[in-house]
Amino acid sequence: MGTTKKEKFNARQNRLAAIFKAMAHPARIAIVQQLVKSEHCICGELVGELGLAQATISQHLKELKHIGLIKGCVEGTRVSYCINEKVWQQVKKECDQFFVTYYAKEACH
Amino acid sequence: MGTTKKEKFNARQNRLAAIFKAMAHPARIAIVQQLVKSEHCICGELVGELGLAQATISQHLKELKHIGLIKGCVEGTRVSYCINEKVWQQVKKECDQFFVTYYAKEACH
DNA sequence: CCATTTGATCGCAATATTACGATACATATC
DNA sequence: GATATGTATCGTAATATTGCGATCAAATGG
Repeated sequence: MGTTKKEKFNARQNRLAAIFKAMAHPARIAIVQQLVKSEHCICGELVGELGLAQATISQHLKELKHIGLIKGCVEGTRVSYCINEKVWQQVKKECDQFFVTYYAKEACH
Repeated sequence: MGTTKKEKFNARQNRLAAIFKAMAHPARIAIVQQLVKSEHCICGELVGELGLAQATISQHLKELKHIGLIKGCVEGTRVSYCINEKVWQQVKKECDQFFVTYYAKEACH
């Protein structure tokens, strides 16, 4: 009990849920928006920008990295984060495809 | 501690996060897909379709209803669920707007 | 080599989510 | 009104998430 029963659903459903889950936090939305705006971003800048502890930001970055939406490259003592364009396009497409499936039908009134 | 610090983010970020959160579970994805496919759907049908307990399905339906993406109308002893078209279009739009903000930039290599 | 800078990770407390049996509730039907 | 049907809600156990201080690790600069 307590665990999501992923085995009851297909790969596409689980993947889509994982994508949405990665974005299901305002801090992670904010991080992504920042990266979209500024191309590169250092973890420390995000800490200043968002006003959360460094450990917290680092954890959120990890989750976004986990689904591949962002990537980070070490530059000296710093790590520069940016959007992973390829995955971004994929994710965008998967979202689009999900939302496009519905076109107005007879609703329950 | 343990609670999302919503007050650090703006309304748009929190709203988008809430939308994604509502979809951040494969069962809820599956429910929405079912409603898209079949227009109307009874809770009991979803229970049979997804293979989760009735109480669990009912809870997932509640979360989807909470952000307005679906609605249910009582029909006798049953409740018929369907997509809320208006909110669906809104949500689709908000997602689109989010994903469209990014167009390829110089990434960190 | 030592101190500094920067970020990742650990460990923990608080809270939230997931799942489900049991039960309450609402509407039919007899 | 009693019974059946279908759904919501309650209570609870298991697990996951959020946030952060403390610490670890890697690279830089002296």
